[in-house]
Amino acid sequence: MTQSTSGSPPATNGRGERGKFNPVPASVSFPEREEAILKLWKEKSVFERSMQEREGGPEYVFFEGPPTANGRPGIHHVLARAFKDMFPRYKTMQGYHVLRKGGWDTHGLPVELEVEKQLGLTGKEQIEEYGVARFNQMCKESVWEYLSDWEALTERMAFWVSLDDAYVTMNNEYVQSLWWILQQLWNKGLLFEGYKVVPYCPRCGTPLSSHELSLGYKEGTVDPSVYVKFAVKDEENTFLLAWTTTPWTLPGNAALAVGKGIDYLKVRDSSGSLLYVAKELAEDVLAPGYALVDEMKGEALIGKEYEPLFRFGPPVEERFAYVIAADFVSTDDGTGIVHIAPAFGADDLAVGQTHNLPVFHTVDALGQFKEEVTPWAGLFVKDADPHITEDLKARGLLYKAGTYEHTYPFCWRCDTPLIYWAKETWYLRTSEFKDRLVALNDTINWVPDHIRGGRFGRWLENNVDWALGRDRYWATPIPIWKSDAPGSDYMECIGSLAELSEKSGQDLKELDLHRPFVDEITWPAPDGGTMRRVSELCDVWFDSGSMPVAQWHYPFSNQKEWETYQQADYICEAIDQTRGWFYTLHAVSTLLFDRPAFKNVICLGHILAEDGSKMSKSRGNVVNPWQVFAEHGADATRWYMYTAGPPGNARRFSGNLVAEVKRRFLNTLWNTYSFYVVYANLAESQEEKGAGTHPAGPSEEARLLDRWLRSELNRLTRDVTEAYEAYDVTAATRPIADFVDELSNWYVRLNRRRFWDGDTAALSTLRQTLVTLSKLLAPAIPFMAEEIYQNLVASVEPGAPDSVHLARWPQADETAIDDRLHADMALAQKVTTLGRAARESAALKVRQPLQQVVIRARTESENSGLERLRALLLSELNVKELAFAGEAGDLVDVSVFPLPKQLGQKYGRGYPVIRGRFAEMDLSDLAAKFDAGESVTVVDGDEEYTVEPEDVEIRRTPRAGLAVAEDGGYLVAVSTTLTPELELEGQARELVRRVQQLRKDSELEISDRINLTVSDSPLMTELISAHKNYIATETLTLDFSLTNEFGRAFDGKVVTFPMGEDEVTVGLNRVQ
RNA sequence: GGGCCUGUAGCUCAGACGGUUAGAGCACUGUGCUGAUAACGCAGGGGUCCGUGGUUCGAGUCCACGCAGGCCCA
Repeated sequence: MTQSTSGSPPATNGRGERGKFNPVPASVSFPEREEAILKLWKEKSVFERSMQEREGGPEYVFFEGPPTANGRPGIHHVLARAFKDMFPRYKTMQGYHVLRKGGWDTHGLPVELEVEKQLGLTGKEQIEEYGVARFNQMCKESVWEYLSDWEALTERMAFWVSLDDAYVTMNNEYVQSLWWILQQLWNKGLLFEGYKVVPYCPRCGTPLSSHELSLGYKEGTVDPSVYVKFAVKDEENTFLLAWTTTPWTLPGNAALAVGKGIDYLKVRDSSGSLLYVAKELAEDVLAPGYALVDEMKGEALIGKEYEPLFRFGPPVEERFAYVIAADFVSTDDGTGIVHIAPAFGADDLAVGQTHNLPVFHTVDALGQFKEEVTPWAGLFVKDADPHITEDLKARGLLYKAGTYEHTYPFCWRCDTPLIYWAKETWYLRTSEFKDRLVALNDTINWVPDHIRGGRFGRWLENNVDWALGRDRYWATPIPIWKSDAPGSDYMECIGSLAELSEKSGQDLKELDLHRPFVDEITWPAPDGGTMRRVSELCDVWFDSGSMPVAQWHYPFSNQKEWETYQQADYICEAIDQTRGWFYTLHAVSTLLFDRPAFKNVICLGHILAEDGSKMSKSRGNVVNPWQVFAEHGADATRWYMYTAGPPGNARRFSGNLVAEVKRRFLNTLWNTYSFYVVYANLAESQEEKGAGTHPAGPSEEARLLDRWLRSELNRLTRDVTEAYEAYDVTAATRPIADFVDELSNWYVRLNRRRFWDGDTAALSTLRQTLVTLSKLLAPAIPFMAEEIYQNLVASVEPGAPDSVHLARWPQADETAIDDRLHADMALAQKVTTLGRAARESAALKVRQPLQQVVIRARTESENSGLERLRALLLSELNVKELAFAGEAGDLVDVSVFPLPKQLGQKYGRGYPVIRGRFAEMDLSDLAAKFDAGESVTVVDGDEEYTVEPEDVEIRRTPRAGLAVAEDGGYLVAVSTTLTPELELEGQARELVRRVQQLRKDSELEISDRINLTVSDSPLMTELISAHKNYIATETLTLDFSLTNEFGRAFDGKVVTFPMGEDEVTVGLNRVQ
């Protein structure tokens, strides 16, 4: 790194200014600057080069979780994209090659719904009528509805991703890769047909999506409520009592479920029957007059067999009609004994699968009982309810019947009550891989950590087979062809277009791999039938979960790319993707390749409105990202996202919150940068004029400050780098804000004089700091980082990379990190704070010099640390002498504080005893003993506690003539006695401040020289004769005069103010 | 109903290992400093660390049970 202000080549910025660096206005519109940077990046193809220039370097693999472009991008997308963008930038700066391939999710129900709305269609029948080919064509176009919004937003916020090169899930290449994957899974025997319980409209003949389901709930729906007696085998006249609101599901009964830990009663009712029922519900359910016979836990009921209510259809092999345990059994309603019909409830089916219960599928696709249900065959199930109840009653199996009011779903289209109904569909047998899914997950670095074993881990442990099939139109067709010969179950799974061409004997290179075209392809089956594709499409989550393979059209092309990019180092999405993309990526990768698809993942919390409520269109509290960018800029928005809280937490968002980080952080950084440029340019022009006033070199004090800043900068570099390596975004950003605050309000403030003097060491230290900061900030706030880098590096260093984003990440110099200096300076800041507070308590302005400050630190070593910062403390506190409490003799009171940590650990319950005993002792004697290195023993009954000097803290409190402030064991006192000399010096400072203000108000340039005229009085005469030099230097005064005639000669550059008893007037003239 | 997360000042958030008086920023009030900074310093008001039990000499921190909010699932 070169020196900034001297010895380096002349300015090459070509911007025509006299100064070396492009002048930087103190106030700035960040959005405007950002637009300019965007232009620069485009002109210099910086994004493309950030990939090209790293080719051949180690690979860092990023996967883009594809958004869908048929909705407008919102602020939550900005959140995700900000976090996605950060690590590729960081790794690029570290020399990695990071390919940033974009992606678009283009299939699925939301697209279809949008098109249905456009076309005014409601439901599948109308879509079929309209024509699937035309419908899907519309879908294909609708997918890009908001593409330009997405592109613009992506660019504006500086999310660097190649959209030209993006994978698109609906493209033939992509679909073909999916087919290949499905065939792999088929060959492993992992695709199978099974039941899935879905909300189903029997009139429309179609399952409803969860979205459609939510449209049709009705409160106050009245359904039957029947309590049914299931006769227990081998226990005479004994029944299990179960409750249902859907009597039509009773012919499908396969088991009864109880809760293991729930208490049950066996009672004898008035008719003499014995009944099992949950204890908690017995009173609600049973008619009065029953007698308790026995009491037991649910566990005791497990395995009991009962007589099935009905026997329809052919006999089955599986065991059924017995009591099982299920977690979902509750005592909120019913009887605590739950009727299980695997064909008609999702829970029922799941629990049925774990117990291998048969599925009695008694209802057809029209919602009517099948033929084998002889008494009610062909009857719509809801209409059959009363008949079934009647039948049970006749057979003495009905305990009681009534009605029940609850919220129940209806078809949003035709208002038919929905039934939950098992439908045959294609499954992926993921549950067989449960152990691998869990084991591989354990190797993934999750941020936040708890997701691994928590939400995601639990989800994997409870893995059920993935229901892959969908009965829709716009998605990847499942490539399974089935023979239509009666009774045939001959099937083939097709893995490529070539294979399909071969089977069908047609050249299908141009075939659109969607419905209806794929469905038109048939060929003769070996068993005499015709091979026809099964009707279903693939869950769109399978699309995105397959992107590691399909984005490369593997295995049909890009073998090499696939090998390089098959596993991601990093992905990032919001928390809702645990069951979405995170899962599907993991599942596909585990089943196909037995390895995780990603190594590191940041799982983001959601965005909430400013008041913590949900952000939603209906509440009208949605924040438009464009507006925030226009007002505050993308950097400010990004910085807020990174620093607002841990990434996994939900975060509140509003323009106001962004405005605050802009003001606090970005403005401070900008002003420091602007300050540097002003003074660097000033020093440069002074030098050119030969008017340089460079002092001999920085003082020792100044050197210490420079060393301190370098130490802090290297510490920051180390910490930030470590944080990035750990994917800890808050730790990679928040410390930078703290550092910038220290830089601006400590280093720069303390060194203002040096900058004014053109001190090369100070300018160089500040420049190096800003340059390093620009690099440390580049992944987070790419615009401002670039701005600073362009001006301070690119424009003046001929060989430097063209952009901060092409530059190398800074290396921390461990040898420059000085922990002792770090601690000493922190202590000096603490002492300064306390000193000011002490002044405040005695109403002594900082401008008034004081004679002495007395400091009590905790240790000797702290004292010596402060000692070497003596000059700094003297000037910060504006005092003449520095003393430490030990030296201050009888100015102090002494107290001894027993330290709880040490003594508590040593003596436990003895600590409060010691504390109490000390309070009763003479503290100055005690302190003297400890000071002499002796230990003190406290006796309490049989116990003896020895207290060593290191177990206590000795506090000395100054008194008399001192103003004091104390905090955390530190105490600072200032003398409050003013001598005439001190007072006069204070007045000199007051005069200087007034003159400076007058200079400012008179709009003088910083370097203008003046002649100063002061009202004539004994005080002023004395003041000027005593402090002439000081006043002249501070205010750039060449000549002083005294008068009481302030006519118009000063052109308004006059001010009058009180000073002590006097009134003082000053006027100034600029020297031409 | 289940799982996971969150709960600290009016707001946004820090608070390794349990340990001295629970902190910062914003906002408010007062005041000081200032020729980079609509900035900064100091002081003040403002706290049931969500609640209740427990462990411990000592709990914001550990444990249990609740409550409230968020998300996912049913």
